[in-house]
Amino acid sequence: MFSIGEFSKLTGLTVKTLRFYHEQNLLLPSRVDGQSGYRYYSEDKIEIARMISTLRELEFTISDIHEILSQYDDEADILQYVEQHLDFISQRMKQDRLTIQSLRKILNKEKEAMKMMQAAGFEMQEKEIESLLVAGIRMKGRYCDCGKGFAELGKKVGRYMHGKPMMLCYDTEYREEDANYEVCFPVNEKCRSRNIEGVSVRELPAGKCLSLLHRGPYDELRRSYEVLMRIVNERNLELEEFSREIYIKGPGIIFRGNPKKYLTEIQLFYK
Amino acid sequence: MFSIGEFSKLTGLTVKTLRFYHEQNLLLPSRVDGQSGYRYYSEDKIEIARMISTLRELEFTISDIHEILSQYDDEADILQYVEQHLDFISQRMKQDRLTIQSLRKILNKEKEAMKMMQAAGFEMQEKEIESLLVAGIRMKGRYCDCGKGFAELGKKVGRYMHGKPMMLCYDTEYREEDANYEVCFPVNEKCRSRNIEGVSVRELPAGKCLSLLHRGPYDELRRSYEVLMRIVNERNLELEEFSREIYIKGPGIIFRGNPKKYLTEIQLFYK
DNA sequence: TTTACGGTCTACACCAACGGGAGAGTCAAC
DNA sequence: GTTGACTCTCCCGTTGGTGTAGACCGTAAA
Repeated sequence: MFSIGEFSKLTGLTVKTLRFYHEQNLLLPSRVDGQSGYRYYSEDKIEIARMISTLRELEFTISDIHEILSQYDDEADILQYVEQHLDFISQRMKQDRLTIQSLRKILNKEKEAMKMMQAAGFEMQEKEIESLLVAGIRMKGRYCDCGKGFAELGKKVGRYMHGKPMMLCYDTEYREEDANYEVCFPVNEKCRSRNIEGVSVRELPAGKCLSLLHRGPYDELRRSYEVLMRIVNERNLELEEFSREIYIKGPGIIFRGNPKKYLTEIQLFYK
Repeated sequence: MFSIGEFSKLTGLTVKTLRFYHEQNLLLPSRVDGQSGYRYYSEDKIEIARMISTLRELEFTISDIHEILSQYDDEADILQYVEQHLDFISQRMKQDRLTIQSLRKILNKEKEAMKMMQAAGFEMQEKEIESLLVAGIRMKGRYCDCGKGFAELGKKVGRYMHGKPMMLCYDTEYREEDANYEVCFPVNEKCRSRNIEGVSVRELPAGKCLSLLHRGPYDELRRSYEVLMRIVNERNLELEEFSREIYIKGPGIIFRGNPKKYLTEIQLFYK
C-alpha cells in the first residue's frame, strides 16, 4: 500500500490530480482510513493509473475515460471512441491550421511593408520596373468603389496572387466621378493560361517610372501626384497611358480604421 | 443607437457575449440607461466589435485583445503578439498531430488484427509464404525477456517497420531458460542498405508452412505448438531450422492486461 | 512528553469564455 | 391598459485541474 504522495511519484500524477480522480470515481484508492481520511493505493492501481494517463495524453475527456474503463478491457472494443475522438482532434487541427494561415498572412503583409518602407524611403525615385504579369478588372465610376472590384478579383484569382494589389489609372487628370481605372493583382505563371470571365490576364511591359511612396489616407494621394507632376513638367517627360498605384499597406485584417499608416506607391511611367 | 439585440444581429456576437465583454471592459456600450440599465450601442462600436470578433476568431485571449486594443491601432505594432500567438497555436497543432498519430496507430493495429482474424480463422492451415525482409536481434535466455529485444529493435529500426513483430525460434524443443531465438520486425526496402550495429537485416526465404492462429496468453502457446507437432509427426514432415511466431495482437497501447485477447500466428516451415 | 516537520485532509476560490435559466423590470404597439 | 418581446441582474455550470488556508496526522528527535 502506498500513500498518496508515494503513489504520485510512482505514476507521475500529481497528488491533486489523484484526489480529483478519486472525487470523479475514476481512480479509487484501495483503502481510505476511516479516521484520518488518508488514501492508500495498492500496486494494482498503478496499471489503472497508467491507462488513465495514457488516455489523458491522448486528450480523451474524463467522462470518455470513465466509460472506456468501466465497460471495456480491449482496444478492439473502443474503436468507435477512438475514431470519434480522432475526428474531433482532426477538426481542431484543421481549425488551427486556418488560424495559423491567417496569422502568417498578417505577419508577412506587415513585414513586407516594413521592408519596402526601409528600402524605399519617402523621396521621389527613378526606377526601372520589370515586366509584371497581372490579372485585372476594368472599372468605371468612383475610386472609392474599387473595394468591390478587389473583392471580385480576390474571389476569381486570389489563389494566384503574387504581390500587392494595384490600381492602373487611365485618367490624365483627377476625376471624382466616372473615373477610368483597373484594379489588379500581380499573379503567378499558373494564372497565365487561365481564361477567367471579366478578368484580363496580361503582362504589363517593363519601363522607367518616377516613384513616390505616399503615407496617409487615400484622399491625400492627390498631393503626392502633384509633387510628381511638377517633376514631370520640369523635365518635360511624356507619360505613358496609365499610372500605377501599389497598395503596399492598406486596411489591415484587424485594424482598418487608421488611414494615417496606409502606404501607397505611385508609379508614373514615361517613355 | 442600437439596443443590445439589434447590435447583436449587426455584429454576430450573442447578447450574452456582449454583456460579458461589457463586464470585461472590452466593448463598452455608448450609453447605459441609468434607470433601466439598458445598454445602447452607437454605430462606431460596430468596428470595434468587428475587431474583437476577428481577434477572437484568431483565438486570441480576452486579455490579449484588451492589451492590443487599448495600446495599438495598427497591425505593425502588434507583430510580437501575433508571433507569440502563432507559436502558441503551432505548439498546440504539433501536439495534436502527435495525438492523431497515436490514435491512428491504435486504429490501424486493431483493424489489421481484425482483418487477419477474419481471413484466417482458427484452423490449422497450409500456407505458401513469400520471402520477407526482416531486421532481427539474436537473443539467448528466457522468452519473457524478449520485450527488451523488441524495445532495442524499435529504437534502431522502428522507422522502417513494415508489419507485425515476429520471433524466430531456433530451439527444437521448448526451453524455459537459455532459449535460442531472434526478435525481428519486417522492414521496408530502405532498411536493406543500412548497416546497424547488433541488428541483422536479411531476407527470410519463401517456403511452405503449417500455420495456426493462437488466441490467448503467451504461456499457453505450447498447446498450439503441440497441435501442430502432432500433424508434423503424422505427415512425417521435415522442419526447417527455425519456426516463426507472429504477434498479430499483443499488449495494446491502452489496455495491456488482458492476454486472453492476444493473437499469435505460429508458422512451422517444412522442406 | 513535547516539539518539530513534513505529509495529508477538507473546503473553497480560481482559471477561460461564455451559455442557460430564473425572476423581475422595460419598451412599444395595439 | 395590456400584451408580448426585449432586457436586466444574479447565480450556476462547463473542463481538468491548480492554489491556498487551516486543520489534522505520523514519525522522530529532544
